[in-house]
Amino acid sequence: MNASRTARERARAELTREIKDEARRQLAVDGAGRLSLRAVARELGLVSSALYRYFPTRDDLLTALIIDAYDALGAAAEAADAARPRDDPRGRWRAVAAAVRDWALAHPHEYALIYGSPVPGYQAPQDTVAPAARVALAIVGVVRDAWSAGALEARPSPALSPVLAEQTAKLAELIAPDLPGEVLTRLLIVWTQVFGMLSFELFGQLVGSVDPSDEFYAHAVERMADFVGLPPDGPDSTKGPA
Amino acid sequence: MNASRTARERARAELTREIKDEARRQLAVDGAGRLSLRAVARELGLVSSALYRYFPTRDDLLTALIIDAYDALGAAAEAADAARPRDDPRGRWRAVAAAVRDWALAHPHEYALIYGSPVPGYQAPQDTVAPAARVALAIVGVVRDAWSAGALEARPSPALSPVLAEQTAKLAELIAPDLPGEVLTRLLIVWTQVFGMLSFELFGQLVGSVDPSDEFYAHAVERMADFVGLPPDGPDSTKGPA
DNA sequence: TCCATGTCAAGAGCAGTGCTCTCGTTTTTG
DNA sequence: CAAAAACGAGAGCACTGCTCTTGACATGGA
Repeated sequence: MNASRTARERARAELTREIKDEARRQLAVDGAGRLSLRAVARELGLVSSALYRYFPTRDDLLTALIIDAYDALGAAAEAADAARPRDDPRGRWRAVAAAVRDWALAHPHEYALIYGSPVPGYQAPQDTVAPAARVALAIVGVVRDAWSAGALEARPSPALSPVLAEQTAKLAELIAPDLPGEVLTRLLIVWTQVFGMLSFELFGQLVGSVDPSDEFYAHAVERMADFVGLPPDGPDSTKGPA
Repeated sequence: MNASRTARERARAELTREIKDEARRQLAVDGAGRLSLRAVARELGLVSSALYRYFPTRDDLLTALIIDAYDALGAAAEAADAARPRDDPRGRWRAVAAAVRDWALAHPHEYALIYGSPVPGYQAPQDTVAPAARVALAIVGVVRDAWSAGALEARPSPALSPVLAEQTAKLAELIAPDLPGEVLTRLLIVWTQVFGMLSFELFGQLVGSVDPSDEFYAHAVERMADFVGLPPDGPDSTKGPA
């Protein structure tokens, strides 16, 4: 059914894709704030007003790019995860963390688009939440499998406050019914940690301290694995960095 | 010597301040991307070109706002720290962390200005690094004092890689000659963690999980204190949240 | 086959932006 | 007191997102 669309529909789909591609190209050069509909149209040999048939507003184009970015990052994380044996939690976690950073470094402006300050006057529509959750779910999946396999080491920590316990319980219901709130809380900490480091690195906050930050990131990733209780490498598993 | 300046100099200083104030006001409403020189001028009863005598470019105005924001945040952190007894490391850490979050929540757009994605086409000049370091130094100070007092609990962790060891050694030279690289690395992790959480909260990434995130933040702050080895509360010290 | 319908790109135009340059006026300085 | 420097006003340039209208074209039903 994809091939048998009317000529107009095919043309429309193709132009939509071309617009996004060109916009992404400009995004990579100038950043989101400088994305100009007119420039995109110019580059495509169109007149600016023509673009409005495809994206009714600049924000709609941005939204499309945001969704694509979330999807690309999520796909990268999932692929890295899937490439590792299911019963190697730390290896999977390491792979996902590395994939996320690699993607971020390769697409800094797209990263900034989704994890940086919200674009001025732009309100993220509901359509973005599902793709946004993909990366997070990949991370959760690793810990979830470890938990199910009984491979997650216990980490002593004080009880959660009632509010936090309820929040995490509600969250667990949605994404990981088997995980206890304590583990989920640690997971949230680790999750924010990863993107905290990446944002600092990409936004230049680390310049003058640990820059380049490959090793710092790798080190922190291991400490985070410890923190959530992922078992250390087995003696036979391929170790991480030298 | 401040009072005896020429009338022109006083007028200039005052107008410069007024421009920044008005810009900050607009920032709080619309965000950095929408900051308009013309609008600021309009509000001040000036013609737009007149502003260029005070800030040669829009980016220069932004830079001034950025420096002010860093300074305000740094001052808030320092004040919170100073209000606690020097020999209560965890209390100080808790106070600093809370002050940072309070400031961020009270000035979300200014926070986004300094910790969000860099403004399009904007390159942070060198003048910003000193004010930017203030918050970080406040955090470091807490741990440093604890270390000097022998109050920092040891945390077992694998040796740092050579590169990371060298990076942290160099960093220690600058800001905390007494701290070992292992501690400084943990500090860096904690530092990025704090702002990772705040960015996620402010940029709407936490919506649907732990939002509002007061309790999550407070909980994480304690876990981070544990992580760097800050001693737990004494029996007599005023405990944190209920 | 023909024709009404809906879709399309183009073009002009509006209000807004950052920024530059010039021109009188005012203040400071030598 | 005169030369010099600093100032605000105004016009203007190139750009932006966006709207509205116009004429050409493909599509599907009679």
